[in-house]
Amino acid sequence: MAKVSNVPTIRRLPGYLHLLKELKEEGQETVSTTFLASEMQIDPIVIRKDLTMTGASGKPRTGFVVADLVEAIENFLGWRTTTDAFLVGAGNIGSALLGYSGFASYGLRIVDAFDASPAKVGTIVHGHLILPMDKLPDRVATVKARLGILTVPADAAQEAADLMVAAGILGIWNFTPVKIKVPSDVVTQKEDLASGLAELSVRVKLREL
Amino acid sequence: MAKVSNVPTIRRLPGYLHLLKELKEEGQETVSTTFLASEMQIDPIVIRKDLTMTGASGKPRTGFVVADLVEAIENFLGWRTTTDAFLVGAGNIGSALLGYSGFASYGLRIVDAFDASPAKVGTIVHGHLILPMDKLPDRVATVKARLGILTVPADAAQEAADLMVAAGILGIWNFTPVKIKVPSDVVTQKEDLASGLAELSVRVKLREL
DNA sequence: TAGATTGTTAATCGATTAACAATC
DNA sequence: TAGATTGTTAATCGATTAACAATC
Repeated sequence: MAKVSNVPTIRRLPGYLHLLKELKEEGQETVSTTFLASEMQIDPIVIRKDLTMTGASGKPRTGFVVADLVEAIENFLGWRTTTDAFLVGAGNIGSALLGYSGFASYGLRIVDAFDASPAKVGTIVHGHLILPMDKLPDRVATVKARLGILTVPADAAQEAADLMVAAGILGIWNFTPVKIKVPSDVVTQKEDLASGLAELSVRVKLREL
Repeated sequence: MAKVSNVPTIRRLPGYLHLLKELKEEGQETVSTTFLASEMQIDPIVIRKDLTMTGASGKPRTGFVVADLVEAIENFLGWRTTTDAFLVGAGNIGSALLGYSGFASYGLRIVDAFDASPAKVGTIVHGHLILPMDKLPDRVATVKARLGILTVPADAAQEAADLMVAAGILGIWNFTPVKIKVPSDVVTQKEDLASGLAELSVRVKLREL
């Protein structure tokens, strides 16, 4: 025990959450790690260890109460309270994220969207009015957004990140291929399509031999 | 040595590649792991180990030839030859991927796009004509696509994956929150936004304490 | 009670980090 | 030559897996 954090565990939690919500919807009241494991094709022992970290506890023989488990995981992730975010870069990926309705169930709300291109400023993308970059500092102060979503082209990444940091953002979700430089108290999370594709490429290649 | 694979290493390679291509464009001929490390904010020893896996070799004092290193990494990832893929689900994320021009440098070419919705079939998204699902088997046979990109809603994920598998796809890049079930010889790679956000959420929360 | 399941403690495995010899 | 850098071998660290006692 004692460990409060463990990256692989944290990354697996949303998968459990997704399945648990489905089960809940189907009216299932309790669930065992054995069952979850077979559904998710993971070792049950991994799930038990992972769930320990969320503070949830089950009963021998019957397992876990589905609703409790959902609550424990969401609490652990901080997804039961809404976190406001703003998005910078309304290109392909940025627009897709603006239109993604699933964020609500992760407690994430995109309150403002910005773009450097005058052609995009003033347009409405999935219900979000695109604002010019120079409005960013003002808006962050008013809105108190905690997270920034970075979806600009690679060559604009560092500059946009600097702007976010100056505005007082706590964490940056970075969708660019650039490793951005930020002060040590700002958290950055790189969402790397290229890494995923690299892994897939090599695994397919190995399978072919 | 003997190790030919190591997931964390594979996932770091595209980051090096991105930086190396920038350096190459700036006309830099050689580079040391010390320099790469300071740019990427990683320990140099990690980079040296990682590069060993690609088969690249450098010279003491001068380092690695940038162009050679780019080639070695691309070869290792299989990104020097074009891999054809088809995409299923032309919603928000699917459309964004269809419009993403960066795939070319990863050797990935999306040759066909499909959608179940009659409203979308026949429309053109970023230059791609959207085809109906029932055309999928024919097209795969003709086109010999090796990878499938899965960007349908969660409740359509398994069915679409089954269709891909039946068509003879080797690997599935899964952008849905569902853990899809496939035969053991088909590789699946889950690209999980929720996992990334979970990690970011917890890290920001910890930083606040 | 018998047996399925939880949850903890120990053993294994793999990746990272450290140390250092080899080389230009 | 001196010194920066490569690349290998060994030590550490952390996560996964195994074993098992506790419990309903």
